[in-house]
Amino acid sequence: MKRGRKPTIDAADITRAAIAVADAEGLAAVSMARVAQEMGNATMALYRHVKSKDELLTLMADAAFDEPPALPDGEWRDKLGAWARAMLGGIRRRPWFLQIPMSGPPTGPKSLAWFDSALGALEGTPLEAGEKVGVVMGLMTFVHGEAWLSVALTKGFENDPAQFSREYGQRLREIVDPRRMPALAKIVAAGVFDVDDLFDADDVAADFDFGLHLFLEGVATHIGGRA
Amino acid sequence: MKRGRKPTIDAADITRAAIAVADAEGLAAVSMARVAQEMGNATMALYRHVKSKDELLTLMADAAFDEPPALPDGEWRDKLGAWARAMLGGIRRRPWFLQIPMSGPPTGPKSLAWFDSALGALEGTPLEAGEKVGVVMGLMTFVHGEAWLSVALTKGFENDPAQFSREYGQRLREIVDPRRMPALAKIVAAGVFDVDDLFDADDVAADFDFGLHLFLEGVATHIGGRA
DNA sequence: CCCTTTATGCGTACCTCATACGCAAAACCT
DNA sequence: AGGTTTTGCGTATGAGGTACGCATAAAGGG
Repeated sequence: MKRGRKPTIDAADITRAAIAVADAEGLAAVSMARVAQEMGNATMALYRHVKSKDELLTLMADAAFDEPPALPDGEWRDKLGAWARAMLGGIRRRPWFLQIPMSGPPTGPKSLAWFDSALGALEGTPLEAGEKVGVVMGLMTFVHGEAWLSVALTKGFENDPAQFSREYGQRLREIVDPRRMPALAKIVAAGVFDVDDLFDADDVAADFDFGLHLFLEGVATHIGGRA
Repeated sequence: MKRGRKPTIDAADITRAAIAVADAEGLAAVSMARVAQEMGNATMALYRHVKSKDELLTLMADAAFDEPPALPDGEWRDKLGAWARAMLGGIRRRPWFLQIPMSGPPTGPKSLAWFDSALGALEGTPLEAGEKVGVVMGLMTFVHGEAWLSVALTKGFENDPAQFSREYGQRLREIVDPRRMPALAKIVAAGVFDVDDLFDADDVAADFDFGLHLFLEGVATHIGGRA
């Protein structure tokens, strides 16, 4: 038998509590004291199961995602599209995920399962193994970037909605000198930014779809040139 | 004339000092006290010119980049490619840029200049104003995501190089169950991860180029369908 | 059944930071 | 010079991460 007093909590419990706090109040609210309070323990009790706050953050990142979803039948393109949207959804559900620094290549079971899922979508295409990896990495990268942008803008919007109203287009008209920035000036003049809500959720989704479309289009062309 | 004591420093000085600290010791080392010491002032003196640390961070983000580079003559594709590579280079030179949370749509002169530069590359294409914005946003997003990944991996690599050696491929062979992750298992078996240095700088650059190629290919197809 | 061994729970204390507040020095105005 | 305004900055407060050490609980040995 194991000697010594029995542990009443373990790292998984702490991770769960920390995630609960992050979900409810954001990653900034995750302090050792706050997490301990969440579980009804003393602050320093946590350090018996977790070396440091950094380690706790890594554990949180590992546990943040659900299993990858089942992909629809059909073309690789539909599958990858669904995969990308699911990943975006996952990040949006836990936006604090983006603030946790990565410390190495993926080894967690969840990350690998997602990786596998995307690679599976490319089964049946004439791409070489290395190319498949490249395509999936590129897509991950795009989704990650898009999520980051959208999360950042969401936060900004919550802090100061006025920034995203027609005020922004107006402001640009004042700042942008047509001589120094001719291309931007044309876009501003065309009224692209003259909308009531620059951060309309549907627009953000449409932007994502557009970028995703472009990327997948590129993959299709690449596959075409190979077949 | 202005009344009152003359300021001995201004926000730009503080921003410069903060950037010097971040360049030398990372963003984590940027505290108000550390920045003040860097300039030979007292900590609280900074608050006369900067409302909060958050504001300082925003100023830093604005000042982190150089002016956008002159783009090569030729096709929009070459121009956008050069632009994306320049942006990646800029982020790599100041990796801490990625850790600064965005608080709204871009209004800084530098950000706008970069935006204008990319839009200028699309001049002459039959895209509508809104589509140009979409393309540029998508590309920015991709570059940002790629930079984030590469910076994160660089840090991980510095902390523990062994993680990125052949050990990784070996580890995957053990972890990946061909029944649960068939697609990944195939890739692993194909030896894609069996390289001495998974994080070879040239490989990372090649990955970026591949993803960039795919994205631009997609834009080309989209333009083709429009003309 | 008591004593030693071992591991946990956690109170105390220290250090680093961001920042509110207030006073004194400096520069302008009359 | 005296008043006014603005800057420089010392002090103080409160939050957060974590080293340290003691008390407590559980298991094994006699």
